Amino acid sequence: MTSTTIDTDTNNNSTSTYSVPSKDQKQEWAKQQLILKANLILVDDHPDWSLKLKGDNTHRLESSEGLRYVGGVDLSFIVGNNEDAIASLIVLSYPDFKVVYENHAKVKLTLPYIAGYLAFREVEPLLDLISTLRSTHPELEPQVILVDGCGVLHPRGFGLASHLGLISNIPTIGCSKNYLVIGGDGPVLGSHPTKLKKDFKRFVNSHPETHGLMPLKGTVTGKVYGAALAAATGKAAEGAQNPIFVSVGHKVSLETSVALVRACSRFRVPEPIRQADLKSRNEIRKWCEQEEAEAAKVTTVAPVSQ
DNA sequence: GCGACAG
DNA sequence: ATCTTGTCGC
Repeated sequence: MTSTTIDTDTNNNSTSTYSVPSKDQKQEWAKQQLILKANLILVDDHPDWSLKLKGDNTHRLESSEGLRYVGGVDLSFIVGNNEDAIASLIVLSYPDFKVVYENHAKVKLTLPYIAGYLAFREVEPLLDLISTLRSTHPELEPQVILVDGCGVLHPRGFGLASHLGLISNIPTIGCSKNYLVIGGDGPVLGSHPTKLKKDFKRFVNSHPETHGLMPLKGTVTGKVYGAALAAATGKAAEGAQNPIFVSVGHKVSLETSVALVRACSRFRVPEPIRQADLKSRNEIRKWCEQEEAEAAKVTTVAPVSQ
C-alpha cells in the first residue's frame, strides 16, 4: 500500500523507483506467503523422473530415471549497486552436467533485500527467464531447478525456491549458503547460526555414516524442516567444509532434494547454482567493461569542455 | 530491549 | 549480494 520511493540518484541521471517497503507492505507480503504456501506440494510430484536412494538414511543416490535437465538460477550485482543486476537461468544436462542452455537478463530491481522476503525482490526476473526459455527452447525446460535461497526452511515456510516453483509450476529445491533463523516451533537446533554450524561439524564428525547430512529438526515437535549438507567430493571435500542448507521448494520431497543436491555437488555449492553464479558474475564483468569502453569512447570523440 | 537477518 | 591475494594443501 504505502511505500516510500527513494531517489537514489546521487551522481547519474537514471530514473529510480527503488522503494523501501512499509510495515504494512511487509505484513501484506507475509499474508501473501501464507496464502501461496497452502498450494505447495512437499512430496515428489514429477512423473517424468525419479531418483532411487540407497537403503540407509543418508539420502544418497542409487540410480536415476528420466532425469535429463537440471536448472540453476542466480542473480549477481555490482558493488555498491543493489538495484541493477544480472539474472541468470542455466540448464545442465544430467548426469554429465554440461551447460545446454543459458540466458542472462540485465534487470532493474525495485525493492531492497529484506530477510524473509527475498522472493518479492527476485522472483519476477527469474520467472521472466523461465518464460523466455519456454517460448524459445521448450524442449530444454528443466525438470527441476536448484534455487539460491530457501525453500520451506523459512520463517513462514515459503522462501524464494518455493515461490518460484509454485508460480512456474516447476519442481524446485532451496539451497542456501547461510542459515536463516526460522521461528515457529522453536529454534532449529539453537537460534544462533554460528552455533548451528558448530553443531553440524560436531554431528558429521561423530556420525560419519551420515556422509555429511544433518537433518534440521524443530526442537519442540521434531519436525524436519530441511537439512544441512556438506557434499563436496574429491579434493574439494577436504577444505573446511561448511554445509549448505537444503529444503523442499515445490514438488520434490526432502529425500529427493538431498539426493539430487548430493549428486550435483562437486564443490560446496551444487553445480547448477554454481554455474549460474559464475556465469552471471561473468556477465556483470562484461557489462562493466562495456560501460568503461563507452565512457572512454565518449571522452575521445567528444571531450568534455567546460 | 535484544538478537537475527536467504540474497 | 560485494570488496580481494596470497596461501596452504592434495
